[in-house]
Amino acid sequence: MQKEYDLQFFHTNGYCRKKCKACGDYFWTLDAKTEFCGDQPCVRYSFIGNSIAKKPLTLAEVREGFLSFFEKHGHSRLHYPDTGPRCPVIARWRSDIYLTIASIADFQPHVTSGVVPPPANPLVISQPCIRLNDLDEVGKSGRHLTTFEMMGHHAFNKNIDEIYWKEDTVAYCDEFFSKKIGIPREAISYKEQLWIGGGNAGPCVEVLAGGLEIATLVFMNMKENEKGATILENKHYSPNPLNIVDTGYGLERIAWFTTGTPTVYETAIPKMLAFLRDEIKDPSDKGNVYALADHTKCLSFMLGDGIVPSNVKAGYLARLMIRRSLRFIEKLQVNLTLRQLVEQQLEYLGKEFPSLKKHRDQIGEILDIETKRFSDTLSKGEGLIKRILKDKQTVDPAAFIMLYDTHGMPPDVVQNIAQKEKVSISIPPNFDSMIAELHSHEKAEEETAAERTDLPATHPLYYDDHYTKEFDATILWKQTTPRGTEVILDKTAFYPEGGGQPADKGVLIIHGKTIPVKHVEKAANSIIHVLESSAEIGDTVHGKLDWDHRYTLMRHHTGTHVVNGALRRLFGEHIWQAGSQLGVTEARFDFAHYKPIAEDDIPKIEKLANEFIKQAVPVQKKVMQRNDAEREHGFRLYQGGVPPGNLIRVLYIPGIDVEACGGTHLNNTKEIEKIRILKTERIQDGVNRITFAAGKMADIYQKEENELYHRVTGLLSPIYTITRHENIAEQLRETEKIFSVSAEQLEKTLQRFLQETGKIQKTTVPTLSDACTLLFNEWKNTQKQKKMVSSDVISRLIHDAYQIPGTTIRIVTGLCDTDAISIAGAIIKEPGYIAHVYDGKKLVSAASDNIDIDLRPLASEVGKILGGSGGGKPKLTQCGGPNKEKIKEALATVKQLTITKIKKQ
RNA sequence: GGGCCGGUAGAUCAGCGGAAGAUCGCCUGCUUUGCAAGCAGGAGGCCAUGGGUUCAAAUCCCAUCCGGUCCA
Repeated sequence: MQKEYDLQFFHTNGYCRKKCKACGDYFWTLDAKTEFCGDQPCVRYSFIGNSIAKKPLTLAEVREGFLSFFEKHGHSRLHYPDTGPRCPVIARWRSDIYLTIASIADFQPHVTSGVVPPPANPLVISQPCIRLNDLDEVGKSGRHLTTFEMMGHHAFNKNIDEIYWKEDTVAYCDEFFSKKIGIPREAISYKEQLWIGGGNAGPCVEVLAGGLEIATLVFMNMKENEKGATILENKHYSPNPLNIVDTGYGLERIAWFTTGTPTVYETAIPKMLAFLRDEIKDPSDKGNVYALADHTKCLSFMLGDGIVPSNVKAGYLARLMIRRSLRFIEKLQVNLTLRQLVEQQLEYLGKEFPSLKKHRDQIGEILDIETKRFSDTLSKGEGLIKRILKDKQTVDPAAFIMLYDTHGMPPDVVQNIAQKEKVSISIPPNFDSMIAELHSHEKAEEETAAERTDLPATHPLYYDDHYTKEFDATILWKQTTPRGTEVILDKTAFYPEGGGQPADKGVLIIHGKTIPVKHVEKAANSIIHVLESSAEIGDTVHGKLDWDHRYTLMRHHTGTHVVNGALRRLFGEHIWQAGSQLGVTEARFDFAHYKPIAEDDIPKIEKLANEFIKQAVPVQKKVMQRNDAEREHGFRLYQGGVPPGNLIRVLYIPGIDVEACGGTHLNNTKEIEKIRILKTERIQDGVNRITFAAGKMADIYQKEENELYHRVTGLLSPIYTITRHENIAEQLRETEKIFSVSAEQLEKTLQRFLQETGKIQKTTVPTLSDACTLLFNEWKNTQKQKKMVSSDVISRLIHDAYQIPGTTIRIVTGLCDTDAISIAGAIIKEPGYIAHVYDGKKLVSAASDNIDIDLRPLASEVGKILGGSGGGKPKLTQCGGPNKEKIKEALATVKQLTITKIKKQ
């Protein structure tokens, strides 16, 4: 390995290679006397309060200094539509990580693997990154930040020095630090290291000054490969197709080195710290102030780049940061809301990151919602803890786990609340491992079957022209499976199932015989058709799509993009596809949004979507180079997922939506005809689903809705005359809400309510929901009356009572038509009664308080007569059964049994 | 995506197979006119929805809907 670092640069400039006395690693230095590598913990920080840099620099000065320095040396800056010279902090272009953690992350995996050419070569960038690995150290250590900028100049070499490699990289570094930043050469040492990460590896040089690692120069030339000859940390590596110069210059650290402030925070977030200092009662609690200033910056980037808080994925990380921030606010007793703090932070960041500020309103609303939500969670938890304490006088480890895992109460919060209740409890020392244990039993992901690569390729005609309805082709391959005969054609217009779009239907005509196509699916570059009957290799076929089926799907698919566009226009740029499923009758679109869709938003969305349809916007379908597509349209392209390869299909509906999409689409939005929203629901925290129908399917739904409305109003017509028949969809929705049922159950429920409600006066009302509100109230009255004890019945029953000779006990037996428990209950309020009352459903037996009797044996006995059983409490039993006609016999028996029992006593 | 928890009075919750309860709030009296006052009385429940088990379900089982929360 030694030769990897044996650079001409070091020799010509008089560096010597030394071995660190502390860690044993090798490093290059101009200082002949030094014995240590210059890294922590081998040496201490020497620049704090004592910087040897030429002059203190701000973040902006260092950033622009870096970018312009490398621009002068032939590097290009990048530009994206939304975020300008950087990528978002949420890694939209890849699915293996949520947050952008390094500047090279911008180019993984497509560019680093050689599939996609670099957007520029060489290039320079200052990429805001978020790392939450050392969250607990932020504020405390003095050097950890959640949000930082990694500046990098990158060169992607197909041959070892096509652009440049190690010598130039180190020379650039030397020149940048010594000339541009003004750090004396003698103060900088270069440490030999090996870099491994994210499936790649290579030699690297750490650039150290004053005990601080100010840059890392990585020469990425290996990739993980089972068959590779190089073994590093028990993994095999082989040469990477590219030799990549991957440098990381820590913007905040470099600036810090020049300022020499006590911690990195004074340099990285100076304005926010000054602002907070004025708002805080006790500014001596520095660690928490640092952390709060850091976290609000992190949130500005997270939310400003469009992350929606949620319980999943990146949204979860955003919520984590929000809740941590809220707790710092509470600890520090800041009199401002998190919204106000982040808005302040946005002010400071706005000049250098204008895109963040554009989302100010949504960010504010998100933070208000999340603040409210967290305080709700906490106050709920507080009640829970108080109850636990009342019950057990302590919080045991199991309760700690339950409070955190199920109710989101962190252990120190639990402890604080207990403290307020004057109970001192200790957090279980193994709390974290207990939580980890709890989640260690999760299922491993199922492995997907390996794709076959030995099949002949199919040319997809549906991409040549999305409107191809018929075609001629030849069978290249076949196999027979339980599903049917599977064939692969040389070309096809049948769209295979994928990307939320179902497979096409239709027929293949072979030698005059029409064979239905049951299913179509993709396998690598081949398209497999599953046929109902057999066919032979070499047969020529004439394919015919079920065009009605396909055209409906196209309407729904293009419609989905239009709905997406409408949502974004109405709610903001954070609207992001979270899933989509097309059907023949309807389509579903899931999207990230921080609150549920309000009832009165539905007509707005529908109206705007239909507006887009009326505008007759042409739909552009283009195959583009990935870099061109990203440069032109930004990362919004990847809403439906990130397609592989350099060439991607871009579906662009100007002014409405743009996405990388492999589906089949209409040529113009007007072909959708109309969109009708059927339903909105919240499928997950932070994710909403909208279900809609397009074209004639929308008409069918409208017709069904009308029919349902008329059936429902018909049911009510004997009682309620409805005068205004407008907003039918809305009226039905409201009605569903009144009875808390879904549309399918509406009729059945209404019938039940009508039947259970007593006589109602004929009334004329404006709308269906008015009628249902009235009906519901009438129903409630009836229910109440049923419960009310009829004094007539009771006096009649008491009048017929039978007094057991020789006692003061009177037995009441009889029938009633309201709730027997209430009747019996009323009778036994007076002392000396035993009542047996049947209300058509159950036979209730009850005895007055002053009578000593256990009625339960009687209940089970008598229940048997009715074909069932019975039981209850000693002085209140119920029994019953299917043989209702035997009630007279049962009453007679129970009377006799009671008499016998009393006499025995 | 996976796990856990919950849906009962306006609010917070108890009940977890045998008459739907507490506390706060609300209303009406009285007592006091001392700051979260006292006493007496009262109103207010499709016990989320649908199905099943049972003589009997708020309670047990299944599904659906809604909410909370943890993890990756």
